[in-house]
Amino acid sequence: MLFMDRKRSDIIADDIEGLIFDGTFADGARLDEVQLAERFSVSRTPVREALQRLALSGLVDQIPRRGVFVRQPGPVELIEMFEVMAELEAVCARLAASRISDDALARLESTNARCAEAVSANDTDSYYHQNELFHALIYEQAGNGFLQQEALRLQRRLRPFRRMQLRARGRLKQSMAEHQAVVHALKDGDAAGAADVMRSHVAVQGEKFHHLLGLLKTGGRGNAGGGAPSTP
Amino acid sequence: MLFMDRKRSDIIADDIEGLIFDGTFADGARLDEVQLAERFSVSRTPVREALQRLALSGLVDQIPRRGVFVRQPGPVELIEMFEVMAELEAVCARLAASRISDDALARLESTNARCAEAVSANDTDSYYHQNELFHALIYEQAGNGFLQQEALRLQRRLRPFRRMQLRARGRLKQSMAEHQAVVHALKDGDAAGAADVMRSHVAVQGEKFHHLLGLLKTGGRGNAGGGAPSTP
DNA sequence: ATGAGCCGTCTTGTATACAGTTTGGTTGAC
DNA sequence: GTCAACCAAACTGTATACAAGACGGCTCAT
Repeated sequence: MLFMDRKRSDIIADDIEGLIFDGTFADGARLDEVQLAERFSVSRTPVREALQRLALSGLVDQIPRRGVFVRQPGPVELIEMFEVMAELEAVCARLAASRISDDALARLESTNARCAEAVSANDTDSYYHQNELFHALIYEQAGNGFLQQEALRLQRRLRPFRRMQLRARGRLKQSMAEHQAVVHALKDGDAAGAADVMRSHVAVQGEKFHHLLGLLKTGGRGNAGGGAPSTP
Repeated sequence: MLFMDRKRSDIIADDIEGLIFDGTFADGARLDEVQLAERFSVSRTPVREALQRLALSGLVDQIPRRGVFVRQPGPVELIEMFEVMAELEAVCARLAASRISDDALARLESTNARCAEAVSANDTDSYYHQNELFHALIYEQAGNGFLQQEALRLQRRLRPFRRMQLRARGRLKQSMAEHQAVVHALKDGDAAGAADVMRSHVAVQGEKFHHLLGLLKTGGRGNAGGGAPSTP
């Protein structure tokens, strides 16, 4: 039964993560070990290991002798996470301004071009992907592997919420413009400028998201996938 | 056999962490599950869970079907981690400049006073402790719980190396002066100033450490009590 | 003699069995 | 009727048993 390169528990951890993100397991839901074991046709052992992984990454709360519960970050924590993301990315941009290679600059621009295509086609999914690539490229060009890993970690953690927020009308074009401003600053080697532009570029996502949250609450709209409030 | 509030695996994880930090398990050493199980008089199960925790926190490398190995960060990675720490703390200081409470400022100064006492008594251990408190206070006053957690996490990770570096002659007094500069900037609400002072205060630790590493290598000194990385 | 292929052992990964705690229901007393 | 205490079922944490890779030594062929 064992024939793979990756451990069973790793796959299960990713799967459960997906189930949390797509809403199968709602906030506060209890994740029963035996149920999950049956669902994945394995014993409790790999499931337990997977749950511990998720607990350490902060996706679930593990209360001793009580079980593990889905723990979606509340509005306050989300704002906080976006603030940290903005600062991390600002640091990446600042460092990248002096360390980025010409080749990477070219890749940045080509990624941006694909972003523009996506905007024209109004293809949110493609834009979303290219956007992640754009940011990941800058993490890489910061020339600090540890910083890169941390940035990728947080980017991954915030992924579902960023996706939600990207649907705001008019946001795509604005985001594109900010990307280009970042590239310009990087080209000029303007460290402080790159940091500032990047910080506000990411921070605005958090604010937009905050706004969206407020609308959802007062408006009583259930699902985030549908409605797209207009820009303020 | 079950009578505690904390899980066996948590205690074991902390214990193993300690054994790594105090040099019992050197860099690259293999951590055998059964040996550890015997050492702690438990079965393999809690040991495995502990090892996975350590693997996720980056202290050990877990190679599938091969085992787990102590993974002390090399010089390059350490520099990178200190750079990130410096940036994180700079952000904390910048945010704290506008958010810090008068009460916290008072606590900061009293902590600093205790630092001064420790310097007078040349009590490195006490200084080390008060120093950590000083920084933790600023994380807290950044008013961002997530940022605070991340800063504490990295502070903890770098603890053994900071301790090593603190022994450099004359560093204590210099560090004290920098602390006071930070407090001044915070008092004035000078966000940019606080960030700059804090960044260089932490960054210089990394540089000092780098220097120390060089001495250790050329000097051929064996172990400094903090796990000396061997291969790059 | 040396190198490559095979087998045995050791170790990890998974399954199952067991122990102890928590929780919810039920029953009894006030 | 309500509240509390006790009992039982369920679930988590731990131990043990089993399966399947990986590594080392051995053998055999060139």
